Amino acid sequence: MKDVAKATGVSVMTVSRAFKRDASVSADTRDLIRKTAEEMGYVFDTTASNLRSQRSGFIAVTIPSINNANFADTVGALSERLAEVGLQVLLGYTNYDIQQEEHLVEQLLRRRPEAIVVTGGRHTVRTRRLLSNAGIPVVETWDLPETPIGHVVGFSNAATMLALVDHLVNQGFTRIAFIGGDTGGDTRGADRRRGYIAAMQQHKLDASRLVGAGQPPISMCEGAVAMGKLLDQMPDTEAVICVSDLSAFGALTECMRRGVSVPDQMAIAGFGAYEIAAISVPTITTVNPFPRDIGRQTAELIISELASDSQTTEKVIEIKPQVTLGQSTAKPR
Amino acid sequence: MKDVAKATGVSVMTVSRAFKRDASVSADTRDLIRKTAEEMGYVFDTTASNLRSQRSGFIAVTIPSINNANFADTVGALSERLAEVGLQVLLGYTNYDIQQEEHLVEQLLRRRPEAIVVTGGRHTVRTRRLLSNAGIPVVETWDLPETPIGHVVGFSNAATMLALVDHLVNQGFTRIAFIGGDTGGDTRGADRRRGYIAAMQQHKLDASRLVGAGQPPISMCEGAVAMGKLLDQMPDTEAVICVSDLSAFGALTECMRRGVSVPDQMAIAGFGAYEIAAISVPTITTVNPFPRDIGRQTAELIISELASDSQTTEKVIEIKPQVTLGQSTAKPR
DNA sequence: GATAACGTTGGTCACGATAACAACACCAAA
DNA sequence: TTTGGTGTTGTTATCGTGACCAACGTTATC
Repeated sequence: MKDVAKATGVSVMTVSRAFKRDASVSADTRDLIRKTAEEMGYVFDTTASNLRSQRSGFIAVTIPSINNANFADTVGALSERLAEVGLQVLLGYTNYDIQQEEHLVEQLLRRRPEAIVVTGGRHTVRTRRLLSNAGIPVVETWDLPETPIGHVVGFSNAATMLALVDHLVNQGFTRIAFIGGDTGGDTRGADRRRGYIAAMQQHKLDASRLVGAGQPPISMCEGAVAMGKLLDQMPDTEAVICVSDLSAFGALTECMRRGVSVPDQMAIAGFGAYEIAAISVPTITTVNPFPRDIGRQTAELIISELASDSQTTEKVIEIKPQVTLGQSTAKPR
Repeated sequence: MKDVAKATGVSVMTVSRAFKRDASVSADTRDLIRKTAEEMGYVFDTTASNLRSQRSGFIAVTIPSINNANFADTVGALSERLAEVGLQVLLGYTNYDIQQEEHLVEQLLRRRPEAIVVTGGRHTVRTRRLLSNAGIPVVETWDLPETPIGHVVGFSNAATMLALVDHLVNQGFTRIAFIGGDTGGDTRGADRRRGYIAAMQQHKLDASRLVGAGQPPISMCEGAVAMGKLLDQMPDTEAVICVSDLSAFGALTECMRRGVSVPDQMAIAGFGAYEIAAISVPTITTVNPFPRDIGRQTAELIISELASDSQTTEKVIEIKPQVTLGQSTAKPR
């Protein structure tokens, strides 16, 4: 900046102002400075700017895995909206592990983000303390925690399962199984499994048809393996809810390989409204948690929080997921 | 840090050292300082550290879209390896647009990354200049550019198509179509389309069965629509190569809906070795570009470049993609 | 013509950490 | 006792920018 100032014949301060949006510099001076800087190959240094202004322009975000279309959608929508106001997402992955999350949160906070978004509502004690003490807006997403740390933009994973069970029961199914949610790592998957059990009990149905799918991320292959177990061990099962659409599709392919007709011999439902659910043959009944909405609303929340200088009260924005019917749970003839 | 120093009764410098790995502080002092800092809720500020030490710990990475399992795999492997040496990935999305890439690269360089990884080998003139002038290692991935800016970890998209066409011709197919790669945005898709044309000409076959799939990202739905067009307009086509596995699967579902048997009436091949290719019924012939290898090798390259103080020569690491045979291109009876 | 107000520009210092160097205590070997 | 080495700690100056205040020339107002 000093070199640019010298080359342009102005002070360093004026160069600084030329790179800020609403600073008071004459248009001529600004253009000249910018042109000179470009020619000299000067690139503005936000590191120093951040230190001096105590504003990093970062919004920290943690997701379990980058390789998940749902979380990717949320982060995508979040990034797009935040970019419009000059904020940049600083992304980290927890691998579905709250210990790794703790370490990640600490790393992210060192970068002095202006707000932090975490996926899920279960954290270590230290993570909660770190987030509370950070002095920045905290948003928990993809969940409705019992005792939120700060703001919440999420939905009840358990409640979505009630909606699915209701649908299956309405279609005439009673022997309904659940695949996934068996490990502690995927807390949202475990919530869905609990939701399935509660919903079945509410309908006075047997909720013991549980098939594990192993460690998250649960992909198509795990779904296929789990469906194999289900068909082997509980062949009279009429319908199955899978922890996600990917496992549901895997389960569907296993049925196809074994000549089990879907939905006539086995109805299948998933979760997440992935593209595969809408295009597979048959289409798969699923639940849309509107991941992009979660991202967009989180962005709006953060933007308004950063704009208001006063400490506002914590908000809980509940997303209402929607069941999308597919051919995979049509009424058997 | 000053407060922690006061509370512990040491100098600020000693506190600083207590937070560095290999700094010389007595174990007792370090433990005391860390414990005190934790109790006081102090979180290390990397912003200031970066400014003074002129090391940000950031590796900038641009990918076309976050919502793509292949790029996600590359970034995942890259992040994991870099995290081991204390480097953090700063990720940005170009939306398959080299203008947006230019803007993104400028934004990222302002954060003073220690190296920058870009996906693809085609950039605006200004992007090339920015990258060249940045004075940090530059790695282009997922491509083999004719005139690289710096290092390269990639493969020839065109060559993979030759391998696929060879395979299809060996299976006895001659009327082979190509879906996708019709827009300028997806430069890798366009490269594959060119590769298809060259390979067909090499076999002295008609390379005019081209079906567009629109703007990237090309997903399953676009594949299905394109297959519909292909079946309508060129019903004598025997086989089709799709720009990606997602579009290939979409094309497969369209065949299923229309009662077109795969592979007997229509053989289908994709690209990317997505999980769907391995699990769908039938399984889909595809090409594995080893995305995690790209990420891992890029990480190793960066780590070694940052370790060597001298300016080393630019390296080109060529990944050799591998054709994975599926049932979707089995020899027709 | 005097005064105030405005837009623009410059000078100074601090943001929170670290590089570089200095200095100290301690111990082993000469 | 002296010397030199080792390990640990402290002091000073600074990284590149922006907040703050001061000052300039110009114009509006009375």
